[in-house]
Amino acid sequence: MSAPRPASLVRPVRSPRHGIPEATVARLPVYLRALTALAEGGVETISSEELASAAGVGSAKLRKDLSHLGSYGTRGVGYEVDYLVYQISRELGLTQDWRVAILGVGNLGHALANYGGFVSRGFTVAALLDADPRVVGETVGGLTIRPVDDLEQVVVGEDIHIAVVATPAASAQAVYERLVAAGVTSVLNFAPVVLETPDSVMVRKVDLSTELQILAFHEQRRLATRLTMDVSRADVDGDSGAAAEVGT
Amino acid sequence: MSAPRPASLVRPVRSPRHGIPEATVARLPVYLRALTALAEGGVETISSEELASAAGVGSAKLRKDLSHLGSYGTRGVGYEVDYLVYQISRELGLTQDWRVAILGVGNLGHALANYGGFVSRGFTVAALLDADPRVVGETVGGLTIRPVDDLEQVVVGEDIHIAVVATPAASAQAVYERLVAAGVTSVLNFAPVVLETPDSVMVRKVDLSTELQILAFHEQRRLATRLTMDVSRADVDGDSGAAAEVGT
DNA sequence: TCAACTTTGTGCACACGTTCACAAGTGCCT
DNA sequence: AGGCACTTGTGAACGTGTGCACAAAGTTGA
Repeated sequence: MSAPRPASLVRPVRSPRHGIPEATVARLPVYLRALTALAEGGVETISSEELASAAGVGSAKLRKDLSHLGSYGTRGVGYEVDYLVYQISRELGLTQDWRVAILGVGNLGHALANYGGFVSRGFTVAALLDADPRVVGETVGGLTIRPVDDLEQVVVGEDIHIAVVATPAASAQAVYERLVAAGVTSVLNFAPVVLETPDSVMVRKVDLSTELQILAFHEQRRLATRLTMDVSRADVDGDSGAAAEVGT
Repeated sequence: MSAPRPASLVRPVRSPRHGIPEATVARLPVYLRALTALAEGGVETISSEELASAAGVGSAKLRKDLSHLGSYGTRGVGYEVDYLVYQISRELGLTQDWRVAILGVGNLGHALANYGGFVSRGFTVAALLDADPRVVGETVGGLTIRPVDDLEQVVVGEDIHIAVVATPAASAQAVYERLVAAGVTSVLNFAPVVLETPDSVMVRKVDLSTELQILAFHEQRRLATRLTMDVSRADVDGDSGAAAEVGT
């Protein structure tokens, strides 16, 4: 109050509506899941400490994340679970239904189409497409597989906003380009290729091989330091990651 | 704070062997895949510019990443593809074979077990476990599904280092705790729950629902700003993300 | 041998993300 | 009413990651 800050400050204080950091957005779904579980358990209000622990993050981080959406907590009390669920859902765009198409109904596409859990809230699998004539016409999860030639028609006709690419690596780029040309602007890519993309399209990649390799790196490091310690007590660096496994 | 800090600083200069940043580690698999493809195409040497473009990153970032492994390039020439493949593989720990167990052979576990592609290099699926007596005994991808009761025995007997949790959400935490107790220190979790974990264990999470929700957030933002622009030309914030789609 | 050209490796500045610590609110109890 | 216990929201310090720009180091060609 005592600071007579000149009101004529030029830089706008980053409009709260559009200024949500990417790292925060990536955590909102986690909070949402925890909150939904709590709501089903009958919990009505929750503190940042408890919610943070349920979501596996620090409480300060949680509070800062939520503060980007607005001031939805009550000091001395915590957050009202239902209200917070609604606010996060709205921010993530889950108050409307997003229609999803799955491209490539092989092993993975099959699993995704049947996996009811991931379409829990706000998403509807509206179309399955495949290039293989042998699977076209089959019914999976209540949907008939259509030929990939119908891609443009399906995207428009079924009002597809999000596409999941689960094709073999070789076909992914071609399919992706047709999707973009047809107007799709959000893609989840399971194919092990880097899609060349205009930055007007949002592509997220899920790569099992990559994840395993990252695990292997850490596993190797773990084994290596353990061996080193057995052989000699020579100076171990103070790296926090390496130190964690030694303790306790 | 103006005190001239003595040069006898205790802090060591972060030994190059252990100091690879996490962000770099996460990109090494991408480089490795690009390099493998190039090697199969007969390319012998490649510049940072070309490799970066193939991997979908900036060339400066690529060079800095590789510099953490050592000086494996030749100025004026570039990197020898085979050599770099070897060095990255070694760093990621792919020169040895990692034995993987899949927990839960439902839709997803089935797909993972059959999906030969992700076990391409350095990984062997050595065991499948499930709690459902109806699927125990079935053969998937050349492996017989064993009962989850055998977990401890399988981990030790099959020398499992990495576990993939593909169970329903409800069973994930219990299975996870048994894995940790049995000595597993690297876990890839597909179940939509936050595993409570000691930090001596490395857990990575792949969550389809989360990915879709992140896409929905951006898709909504895209649609919202587009509408806003239609209705009025009122001040648009200078956010780089939003600007990208307008240009070009 | 030397100059012109190519490409790596890195110092530096900046942007982004995380953590700490605490003032500002809020409810409860006396 | 007033003090106490509790919790949010956030300023500030810190750490990590990114991108620019360039010196160092190598190759090629005359």
